[in-house]
Amino acid sequence: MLDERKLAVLRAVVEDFVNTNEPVGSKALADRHRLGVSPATIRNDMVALEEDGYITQPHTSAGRVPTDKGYRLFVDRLSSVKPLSVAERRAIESFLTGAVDLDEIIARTVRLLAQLTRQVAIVQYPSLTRSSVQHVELVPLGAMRLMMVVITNTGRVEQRVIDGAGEISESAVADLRSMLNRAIAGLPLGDVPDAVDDLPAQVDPEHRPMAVSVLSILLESLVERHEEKIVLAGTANLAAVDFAASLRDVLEALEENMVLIRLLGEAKDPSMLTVRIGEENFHEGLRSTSIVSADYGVGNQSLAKIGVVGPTRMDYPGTMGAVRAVARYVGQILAGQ
Amino acid sequence: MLDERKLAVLRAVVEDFVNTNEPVGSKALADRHRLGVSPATIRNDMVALEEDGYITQPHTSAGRVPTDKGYRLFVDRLSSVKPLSVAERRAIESFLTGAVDLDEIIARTVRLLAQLTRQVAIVQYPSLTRSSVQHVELVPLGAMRLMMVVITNTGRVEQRVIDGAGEISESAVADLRSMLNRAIAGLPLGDVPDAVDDLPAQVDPEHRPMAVSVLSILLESLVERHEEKIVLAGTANLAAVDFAASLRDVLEALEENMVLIRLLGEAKDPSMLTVRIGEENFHEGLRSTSIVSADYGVGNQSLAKIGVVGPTRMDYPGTMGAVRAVARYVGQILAGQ
DNA sequence: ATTAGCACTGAGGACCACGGAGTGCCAGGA
DNA sequence: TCCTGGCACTCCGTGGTCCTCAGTGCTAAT
Repeated sequence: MLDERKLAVLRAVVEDFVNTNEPVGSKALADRHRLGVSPATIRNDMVALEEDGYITQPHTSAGRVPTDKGYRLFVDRLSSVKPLSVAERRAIESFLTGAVDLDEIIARTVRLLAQLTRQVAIVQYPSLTRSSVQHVELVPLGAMRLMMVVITNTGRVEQRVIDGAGEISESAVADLRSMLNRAIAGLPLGDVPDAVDDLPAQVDPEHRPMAVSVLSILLESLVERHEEKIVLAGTANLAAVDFAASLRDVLEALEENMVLIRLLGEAKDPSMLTVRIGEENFHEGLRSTSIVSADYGVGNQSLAKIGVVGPTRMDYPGTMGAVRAVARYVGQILAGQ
Repeated sequence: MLDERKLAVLRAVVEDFVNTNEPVGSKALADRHRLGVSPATIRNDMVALEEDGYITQPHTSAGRVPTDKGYRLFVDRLSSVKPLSVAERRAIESFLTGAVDLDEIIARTVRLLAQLTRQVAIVQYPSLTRSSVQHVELVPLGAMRLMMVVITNTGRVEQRVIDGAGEISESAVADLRSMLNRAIAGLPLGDVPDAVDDLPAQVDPEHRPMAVSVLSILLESLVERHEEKIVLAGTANLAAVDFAASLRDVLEALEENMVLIRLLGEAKDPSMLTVRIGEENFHEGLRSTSIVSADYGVGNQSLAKIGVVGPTRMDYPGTMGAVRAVARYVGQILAGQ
């Protein structure tokens, strides 16, 4: 059905269209790619490809344009991830080294990825749910207030103010602090609820109300509300593209963090590159965009995702190469921290 | 030179142009505003206004459009800040209450402001330089590592990892922690350097290296590097406008935090609304935008700025009203925290 | 199975005519 | 002196027509 040459034609159509942003005709293909056949033959192949839904014509007397299905085949079988150039690798290193804390690592990463791909980059903060507790700190802020700071092994810090937890003595706080740390330091966040379950019982009854408030806030901030933070960069790169949907819709979708989180989260194959093309994206405003995403993490534990959003008409091999490379570097940097 | 009626004409031109986004002619003005004179008279006034540079014609047979100078006069003398409607005030309250920590307050504020003005909103985090130390926490992370967490009275938390500070004993850390807090808790950040100057001398010589590293990182993160954080929302609203400069340039400018910080920082009159119109903005990409900004803070101490970026053709009274109202509310919320 | 030749199609650009909004100016009137 | 009605003029935007041209599908020959 789809012999070798038809696939070659499809590949050529995708590549040319990505380069020129104009429907590509049979003659142009015959000229620029060494397919060894005449335009007429290519035309016949194109008819077959069109019947199978891989390419389409904007209008009768125009060249062909890949469909989402065509891009999908291209990504799956006709292309391979393009490794970065030496210059690009060097740029990554010089860009990422010297970051001083997690915020800065993430901020630099997202800008870097946007610059490399000339598209919109998305970086997710290391997930709380998959990391473990490094240390819990309790700080009295006044007579009735307490600040809780939780530090995770991925460098992330969550802080919350606890209000009206009864009156607070320095020593009671210190007791609770050391008890808490003994109970949960080193544990994955998922195991925290079980581990603190019987803690109030061990506390001096006088201070039990405080302990209870602290624990409930702790659980709430770590487990129930596992809000995942996301950072964007490179939205200016969208202005250069013209979308089927309006640019406004795309920008709106990008501002809805929950949408992005879901999108990144849907990557099927963990620790691999995922590409979602056009209509494959459930979100209305992103129907004319593609999303290339990857996991990053330390070792083989995945912490979060990074990704790139661009027009379906994008340089998939190059973008995939950049995303993969940046994901690896971030993993390394985080491991070294 | 500019009598009462000419000013009224200018006001009408600005208002109509803002509404319709089309050059406004003498007849339309005579119809829609009760100026009490004929189109011919209005035309004569327009000629005068044009000679003085307040309005201009895109081409000979078109209506008039305000110039930057025209908007400036409008803002300074012809309009007053429009207070918010009851519904809007209620929206603000329900939007901002229930925020659980500083990050969330800021995030909600910026979205709120973007929604109210239908433009791009900018909110700056409370400045570190103007707040004071609430508490310093030191947490050993391992044999050779230490995490420092500084909590300010504005709810902001800075954390840094200190690496290779010599070997660390629990008790030495505790000593240093309490010494540090005694020395600087409650101090404005600006006074911290002086206050810690002689601290190393008081430390047991064995642990002096650790103390020195901690202090240098402390100073670096609080004073020297007073990087100010900024959050944006509502960029999708830009897509609806058509700029003289390309949309891309505007988006690029908005991504450069340093530019925004400088822009907000340049407000002349502290604790008042500032409006910068078109060419008044030094940045290339923002020549066709206007920026309305205000200070917010607790009491009469200004902590940081919020603002809105939109086309020069914007509803100044409404935008100014929204910015001022939101600034006040954020101040209140922060004070209550 | 491939190719050359050919008639056909539809988009986009150039050209033109025209209607209309808006102007500037002038002369007459309060 | 200031305002107003009238009028000629300018120029943009629109819609129609024509033409070009890239690219197609089909057919007959290799």
